[in-house]
Amino acid sequence: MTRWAPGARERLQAAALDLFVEQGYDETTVSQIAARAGVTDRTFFRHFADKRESLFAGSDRLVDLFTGAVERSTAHDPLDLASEALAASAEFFPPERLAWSRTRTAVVLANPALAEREQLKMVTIAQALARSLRERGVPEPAATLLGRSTVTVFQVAFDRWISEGEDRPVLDLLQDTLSQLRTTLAPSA
Amino acid sequence: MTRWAPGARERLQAAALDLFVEQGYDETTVSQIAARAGVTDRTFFRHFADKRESLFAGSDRLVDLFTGAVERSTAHDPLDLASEALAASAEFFPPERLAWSRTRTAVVLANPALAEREQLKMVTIAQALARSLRERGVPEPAATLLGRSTVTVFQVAFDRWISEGEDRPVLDLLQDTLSQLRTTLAPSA
DNA sequence: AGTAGTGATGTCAGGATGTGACATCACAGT
DNA sequence: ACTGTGATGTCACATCCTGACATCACTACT
Repeated sequence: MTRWAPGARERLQAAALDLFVEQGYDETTVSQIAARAGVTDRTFFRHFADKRESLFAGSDRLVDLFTGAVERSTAHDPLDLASEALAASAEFFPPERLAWSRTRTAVVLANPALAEREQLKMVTIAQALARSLRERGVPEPAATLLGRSTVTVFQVAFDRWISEGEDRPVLDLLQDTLSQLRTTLAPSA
Repeated sequence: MTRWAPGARERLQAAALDLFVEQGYDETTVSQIAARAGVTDRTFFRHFADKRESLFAGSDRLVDLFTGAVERSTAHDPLDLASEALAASAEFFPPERLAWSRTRTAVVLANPALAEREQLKMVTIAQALARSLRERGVPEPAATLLGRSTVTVFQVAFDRWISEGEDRPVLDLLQDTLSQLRTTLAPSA
């Protein structure tokens, strides 16, 4: 007899996203998710701290992409460090994940509770990035400002990436958005 | 006989902050807050959508300060609009609220659930600001980038304001932080 | 083979959050 | 006096999330 079906975590994530799309986040219960994944409620909460978290697992790797790039970089200019971090993050969003990213984003935006968690994740990335920048010698408050700005660029570029009628790869959009931000804030008349 | 003690909302807010400080956010229940304010649990939820919200009521006014300044401004340069919005927000933080701001921030930072809500409020401000900027003729993606950047400046300046050993008024810190951001992102070699 | 872990899962009980439906009660306007 | 109206109370209830403990297949060591 088999012990238990492996990959419960992945099944739970898939079931959660499916159900959120089908009937909305508020309308789906943890029991439904667990049932569809073939496990009990208690097991759900062993894999995810709360109902929302099933949509956010894996974001640790995104943090590592950002911070890892900064730590490994040989650049010294803070802006170059930020630029490399952005470039590294593009790896998280290959073209074949575009459709999945779109539906996931739609679900998140449709529910304030999920949007809330998403923002916390982004702030976590900004803080981790600021920390890495400080370790590379960037002083405060520049490190914090640059960390947050980098995340801002990332978010705007991501929104552009998943928008209809846009077909440039993430990397292009990240670079273009950073450039736009610099222009917007550039000293001029 | 008196109908009911007026100001239930304010009493609830005060009771909530007090209890969060005394015993922590997770450790205080809605029942305790309601009891201290002299109302029932149900009444608490009529005033606030959830337990966290008791710490965030009033942030609507902050949004209005930001957006109102942009809408009333006679400036045309996007950066000037952002700068005026920041200046207007200072009104929300008079010197006499410094102590209160410190304890409230300490409570919020000590609990992820509260930090989450705080971030959502900030994003809401960024979006409202971007909208106002668009209405003043700022094109995308500049409007969104500037809206978010303005909030970033606000948050960093606020952190500096409540930090120990800092005694400059908010207005100075806002201007200085904006200047720092522009320098950090400025094109150079 | 036997035995003692180990790790993922199940079972059960229960507190806390948040909501819907309806009742009450003082006050205001007519 | 009659009729709202608005803030509050009462009750019932689904759902979320947690602690404590049991189970069961598999692994490693003897």
